Amino acid sequence: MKDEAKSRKGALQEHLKTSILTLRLQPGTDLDEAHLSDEFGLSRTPLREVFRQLAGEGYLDLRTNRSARVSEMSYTTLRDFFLAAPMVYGAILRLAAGNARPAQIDALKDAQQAFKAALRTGSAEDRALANNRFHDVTGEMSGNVYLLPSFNRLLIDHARIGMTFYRPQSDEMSENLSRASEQHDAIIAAIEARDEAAAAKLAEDHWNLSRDQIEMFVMPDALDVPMGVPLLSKPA
Amino acid sequence: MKDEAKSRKGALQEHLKTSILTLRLQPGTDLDEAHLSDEFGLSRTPLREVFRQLAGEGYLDLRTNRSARVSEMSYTTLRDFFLAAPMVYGAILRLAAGNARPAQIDALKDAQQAFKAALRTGSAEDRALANNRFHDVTGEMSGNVYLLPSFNRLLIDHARIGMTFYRPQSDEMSENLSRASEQHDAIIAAIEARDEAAAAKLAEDHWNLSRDQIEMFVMPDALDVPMGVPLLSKPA
DNA sequence: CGAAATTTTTTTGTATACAAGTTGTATTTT
DNA sequence: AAAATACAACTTGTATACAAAAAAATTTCG
Repeated sequence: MKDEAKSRKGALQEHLKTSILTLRLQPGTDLDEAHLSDEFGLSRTPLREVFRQLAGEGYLDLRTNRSARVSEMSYTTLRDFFLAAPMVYGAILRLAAGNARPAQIDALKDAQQAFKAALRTGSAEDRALANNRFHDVTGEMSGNVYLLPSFNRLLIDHARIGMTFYRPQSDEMSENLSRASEQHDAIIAAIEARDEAAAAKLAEDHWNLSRDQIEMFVMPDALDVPMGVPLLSKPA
Repeated sequence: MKDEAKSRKGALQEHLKTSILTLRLQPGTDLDEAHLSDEFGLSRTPLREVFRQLAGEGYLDLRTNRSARVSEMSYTTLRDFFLAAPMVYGAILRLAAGNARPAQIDALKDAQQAFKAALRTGSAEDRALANNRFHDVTGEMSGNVYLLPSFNRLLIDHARIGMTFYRPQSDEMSENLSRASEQHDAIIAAIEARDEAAAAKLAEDHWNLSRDQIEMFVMPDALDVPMGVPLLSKPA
């Protein structure tokens, strides 16, 4: 196998992942094998293997004899998300603080640098991807094969939910993003100090900020996304 | 596509899953594509798709240009398992109690019938598979796409850990299995009553029983499995 | 016209052939 | 005899051709 081929496969995977995370490919979109294999210079066999892999990670849904589809987001999904996220995020960050290796801490700092850069000069997509990368590294740090599948699944929809709800530009939103960035710094510090309790506490804070941000823009009339309205009240 | 072909693919998947759960295929075993495609009357293309899927679910590990391998169990794995299981099991059972549909409750009762039958007349493998099926149904009941990936991953290794530690025959073990069966009945009752708190409490009890059972047989000298010894003390 | 049925077209699933990579063995070299 | 290298056998990865299913378009008949 030529090196090119491997990178083509990797390029396809990367393209699909980022497109899905940023909603360039919206939930429910059908994927065309012929078109994609053409575009990425791959035959359908390896392409379909990438589909299977991404389906396993929660990016895609596969139905027999029908096209692969970007995984859906529904009302139920959002409710389940709010239920699972605080628990899993807390556990992951606690473990990350206990197990992080120096190289991983460096990777986390790099990710945070990229996130800050995205805050200054990037698009909403850039911010979502950089934030996703930051949390992805914390997952790697935790190293717990049993929690990671759910954590990674949560990260996918956290990015997508963020893309839908962080869109409106306002002062309060900018302020929240600054606070998120500060919390990232605090998380790095807690991990570097191997302070599990602090990391768990910061996970809670970080989640609350994220949740508030989402709630802030959950105003039924303003919604044009097919996701329904969560039960959380708290008017803006 | 002929119906046969679909069932062949399903048969392969089922064969691999049960073989891995029961340790007939031990952790680290290399899988031979040529041999398996011969045995199940499938070409390598659909066979490799099954591999990808099972890898996504945590049954297999794939390495490029090397054979697929049954996913490993290590010392680290066991430690991570003990960390993640109580949390996820509790959450799943709580959600199951809140969301279970009548048809699912019937399925759960069926699974419990099969488990009881396996206790009376079945092999260790039968018991492990029936128990696995029972908990799998509770996962379906929870219906939470974010928790299920981790829960299913835990179930795989719970079955495998059970197969290694529940092997020795003793009165105390038989008693524990009876208690497990009683707890299953209680779990069914809690779910039928939609009593989330009771379900969560039962999850804790059930997990403690399972943990005790495992600890009971964790006596370093007796171990011939390449899994190391967990930090949990409590001599038998 | 309009709904149902049939044909045509398109898309998905599988088999097979071939290319590229890996592993084991034998031969050469020191 | 040990190490290194070259070669052969085998295994994995990809492309392509073909079969089966679904979707679309056309025809048929009420």
